[in-house]
Amino acid sequence: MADKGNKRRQQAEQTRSRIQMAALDLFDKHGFDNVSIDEIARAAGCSVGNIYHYFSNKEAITLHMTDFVDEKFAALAERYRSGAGAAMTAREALIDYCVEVLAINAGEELLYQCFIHSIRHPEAGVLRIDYNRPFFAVFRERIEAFLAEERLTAPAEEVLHDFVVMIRGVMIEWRIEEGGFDLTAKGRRMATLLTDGYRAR
Amino acid sequence: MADKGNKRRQQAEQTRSRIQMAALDLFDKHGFDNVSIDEIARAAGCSVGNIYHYFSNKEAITLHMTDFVDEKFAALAERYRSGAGAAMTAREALIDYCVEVLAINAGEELLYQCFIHSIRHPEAGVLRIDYNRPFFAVFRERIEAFLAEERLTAPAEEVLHDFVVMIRGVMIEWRIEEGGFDLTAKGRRMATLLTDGYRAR
Amino acid sequence: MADKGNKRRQQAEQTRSRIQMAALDLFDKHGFDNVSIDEIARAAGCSVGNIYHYFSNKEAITLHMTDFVDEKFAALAERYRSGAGAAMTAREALIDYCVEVLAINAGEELLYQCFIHSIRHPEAGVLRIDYNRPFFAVFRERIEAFLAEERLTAPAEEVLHDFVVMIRGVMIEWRIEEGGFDLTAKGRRMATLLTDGYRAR
Amino acid sequence: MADKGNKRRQQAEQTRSRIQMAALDLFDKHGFDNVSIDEIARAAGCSVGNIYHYFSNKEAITLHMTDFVDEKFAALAERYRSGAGAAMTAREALIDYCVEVLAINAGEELLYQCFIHSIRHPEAGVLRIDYNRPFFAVFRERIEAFLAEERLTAPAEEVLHDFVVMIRGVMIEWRIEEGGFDLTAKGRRMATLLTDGYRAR
DNA sequence: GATGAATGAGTGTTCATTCAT
DNA sequence: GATGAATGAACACTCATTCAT
Repeated sequence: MADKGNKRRQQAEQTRSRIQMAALDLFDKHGFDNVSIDEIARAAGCSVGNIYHYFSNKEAITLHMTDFVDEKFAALAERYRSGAGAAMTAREALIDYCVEVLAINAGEELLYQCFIHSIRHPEAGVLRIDYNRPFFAVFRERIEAFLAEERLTAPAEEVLHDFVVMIRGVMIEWRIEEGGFDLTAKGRRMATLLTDGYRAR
Repeated sequence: MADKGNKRRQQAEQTRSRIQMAALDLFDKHGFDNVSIDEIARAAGCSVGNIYHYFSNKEAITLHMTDFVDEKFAALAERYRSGAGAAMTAREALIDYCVEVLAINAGEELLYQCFIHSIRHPEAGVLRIDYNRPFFAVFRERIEAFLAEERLTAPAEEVLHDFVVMIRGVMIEWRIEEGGFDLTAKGRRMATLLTDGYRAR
Repeated sequence: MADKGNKRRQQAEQTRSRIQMAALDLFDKHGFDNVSIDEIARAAGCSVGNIYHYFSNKEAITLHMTDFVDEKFAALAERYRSGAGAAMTAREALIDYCVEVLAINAGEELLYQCFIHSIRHPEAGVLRIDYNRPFFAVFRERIEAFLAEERLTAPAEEVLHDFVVMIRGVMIEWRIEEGGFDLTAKGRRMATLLTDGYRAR
Repeated sequence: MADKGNKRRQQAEQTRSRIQMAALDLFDKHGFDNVSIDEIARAAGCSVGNIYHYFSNKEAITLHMTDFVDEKFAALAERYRSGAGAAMTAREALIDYCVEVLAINAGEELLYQCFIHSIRHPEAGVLRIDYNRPFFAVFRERIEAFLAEERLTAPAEEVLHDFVVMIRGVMIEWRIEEGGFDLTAKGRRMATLLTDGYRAR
């Protein structure tokens, strides 16, 4: 009995997830306003009505984007925390992290959709800087290590902010130029420029 | 007679402009997809049909955005070309230009709307880097002067690209944080970091 | 359970059919271009949106006209195939078939609407000669029997084409003269003339 | 003064005619309901308002179609009346006339548009059989000559009706098959069949 | 849990017609 | 005679949402 209940709950969770994935994917491709519930239902392989069983309305499908983004970066964070990049200097590790982050964004279309959606709806806070979130937590650690290594006294928060701005700039420009340059190479270049800039101070 | 004809043409030009202004204003406030032609007509004080007398479709109302953006920056370009910043070093002038550009964007809501709209429709090319456009033309001159002053051999196109990325990053982040930091101060800081970065190479 | 599902599906089929009937009826009365979806919805007793649940667009409502026409003639074909006209000569049976076909067209307003619509949209192929379709299949059999009976060597396809042309001429003229002559009498006369014409060769 | 007035009247007549031609041409290509006054104005090279100077409404542009059709056939009638076909038998001349009529229809797209338009609006009488109209007048003469030559007693009106039906059938079928057969060859064949049919009586 | 038929207000767009110039 | 800006009702079509099954 408990088994059956579990199975059911699992299946339900799967359906819910399938809907969300399909929706975000379509939102990415065509924009939130240009995707109908019908299309989502077709893409998710379920009925229109069933979507409303899981989500109170269309908007609600995008509501857990913050979690989604955090999950995506949780794995990366784990890798870094468990010692990846220990052989590099802290500066190299910081640059490396920027590159990895951009690579993930380039590889995951859904992440970009979250990005665009969140620019339009900043109040949702999906992109809000928050050191409890894996992306920003690891970022800060890398930066603090870099500052320590180089004996710089700049406040970590401000440097983090600089790097976040830079990364967002690279992402946006990559979209504007419709993938017309090497995203990770650009990321490496910009990150290097910034670290060099701090040294010069 | 010619006067009368002119008057008519002038009035038509005014109507066209009134429609465009009303539309861009509404797009800015609520987003392209959330503004109906009916609303634009009401805001512009004309009939729905008349909008289609001037523009072939809704999208077309935003079509001259490139010109609009260029016009906004043409004045700035003029100022720089006619010797503004002659007293500064080229480096200072470059940083100054970044700051001014951001200040204009912060002051003109419509420019930001163009920015967001163009991110969704990169194919329209509103944000495309093009040295014939005043914004990019002056930017390049500033950068070339900076590189000459510092005797740097980096290609101007690539450095320009770096600065463009940076500026876009600042703009986006400013929106994400809903104006939560000093845009021009951040611009000055980032531009300074970059110029320092090149020196370090 | 299965019953309930069936009931639902049946009701849906009924709605679909109701829409189609209402639409074809209105098209017949006022012409395709002069009937709005709103009117169809009102006539079918459903909402505008529901029409689009069943048909992808207005044109699509007429899309199954070919099937409709074929169904109308299937009964006639059946009758002929199961031995009607066995007592007549093949020539008489051929003439008889022409007369029957015209009689059906005269009696069914919808068939005429299909005819007119198909003249404007020949690409839909509703009127295309195709020996798999009951109307043309039986027609060809009648003609082959006639040619055999009279020991004529003319190719059946060409003779069929002659008769089709004649029948279409009669139908069109009947409309032009707004029913001002006896359709079946004319059909009999023209068919007789043609058969006599072949004999004379 | 009178000269000027004449010139003006002539130019006006030309404009009127240009509008009518452009309109009928477009009606032919796209159907009456799918052509806008704007398009007609553009095609005729005048303003929308000017069309309403000459015609009270869109429908009115098609109003003089009967005259147009008659003019088209007046030249043919003239040729026949002034002795063309004198060297042939009356039978051959009749067949020849059918062929010529079809050739004109095949060559003049506008005539076909009149045909289609008139099928939808038979009440306008554009296609009405009327012995005062050149097309029917000559047709009747040819038929009477044929009947006399062959010493047939069939009433000329009825035979004319048969031929009219046949010709309309050929025209319609030619459209249905989108020009997929040789129009004049078919006309010759059908006309021959009919004349043979009368002989057989 | 799941279905999909049904709703109806809303959308972008068209177009015959008018009229001041 | 001629223009073309302006109108506004009408159109085909969309879609988030509901609910009986």
